[in-house]
Amino acid sequence: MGNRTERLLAIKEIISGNKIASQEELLHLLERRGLNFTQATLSRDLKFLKVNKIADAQKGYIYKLPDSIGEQNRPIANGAYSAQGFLSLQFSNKLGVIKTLPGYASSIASIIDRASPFEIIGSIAGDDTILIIPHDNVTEQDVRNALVLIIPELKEQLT
Amino acid sequence: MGNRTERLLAIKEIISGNKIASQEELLHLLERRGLNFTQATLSRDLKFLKVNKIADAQKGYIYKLPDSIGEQNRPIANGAYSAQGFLSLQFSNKLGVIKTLPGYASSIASIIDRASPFEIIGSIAGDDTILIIPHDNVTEQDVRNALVLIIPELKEQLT
DNA sequence: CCATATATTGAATAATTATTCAATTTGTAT
DNA sequence: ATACAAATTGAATAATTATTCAATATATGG
Repeated sequence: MGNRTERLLAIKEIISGNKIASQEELLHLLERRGLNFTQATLSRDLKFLKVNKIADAQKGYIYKLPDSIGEQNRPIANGAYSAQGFLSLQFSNKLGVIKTLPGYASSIASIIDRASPFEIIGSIAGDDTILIIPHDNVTEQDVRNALVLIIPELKEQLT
Repeated sequence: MGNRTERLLAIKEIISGNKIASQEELLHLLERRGLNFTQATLSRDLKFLKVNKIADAQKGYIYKLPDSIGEQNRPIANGAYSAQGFLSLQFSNKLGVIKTLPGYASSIASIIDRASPFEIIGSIAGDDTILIIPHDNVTEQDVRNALVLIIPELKEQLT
């Protein structure tokens, strides 16, 4: 292994910033970064990352990262899935630590579990603290980026 | 023409209620309704309807109607795109009439314009009234269904 | 360290989807 | 009504994406 992780991160990054209409197109962009592999692998990666294909006025169809739980559920009526109670995110020895208001940890952890970005292997929640266990070879910043999609509140936090 | 509209409505209905993984599958379901045409046409229809293909745990990828403006934007922070001010929807001679709070008509009309479901050709907004001009061969209920996706408030209105 | 199970990947190919081209129908303007 | 333009569609085919199969690499347990 070792290379797959880098590839998956690069795919996420490229897709989030560009309008990609085909796997071949994406394959070329990845080659430019020194990542060489075949379309078969890319097809599998896209499915693994749950990447969607959405209609686009200019390019017909383009790839798009899946909506985070936060985006999907925040606005809907009852607000059952909002990440309310979030306080902070810090890192210690590659592990993430989220602090929440008392009692909120497990609900936020379950949101993270549901989104299950590949950067995060899993999480353990107490009453007001969540331990985030990242995937190997994933940086602190990678984890932060993945979490921002799930917990919009993080965007405003500079820590 | 005459048949295309019926086909497009059937496609929307089937996709919204079932997990469809391929055009061939959809084609068969449409045949059962007495709608006969080819995959080429279906491919064009799906693009026309801006149907997306999203990752699904069970079936790999499935077709999905585009998110409405309402769903997309309601929950995000500032709420700039919510259909606030909506009051009622009625019909008169195939034309829809939306009543809003004073001053809200144009903002709601612009939300409808952006979503631009094919059932609606266009809309004209005054200060507190919006005129909805439906596509030919589209029923009142069709228009209502399309609008529910855009203006969730409609769901609660029995009119 | 060795043996075995699991994962990852490419090449080839199968399956699916989009497009081209021609034909036909529908709409518009005299 | 007639002529011309625009839209709709199917058949064939091109383009794209997913999967199969085999090979290789990686992890796990003794």
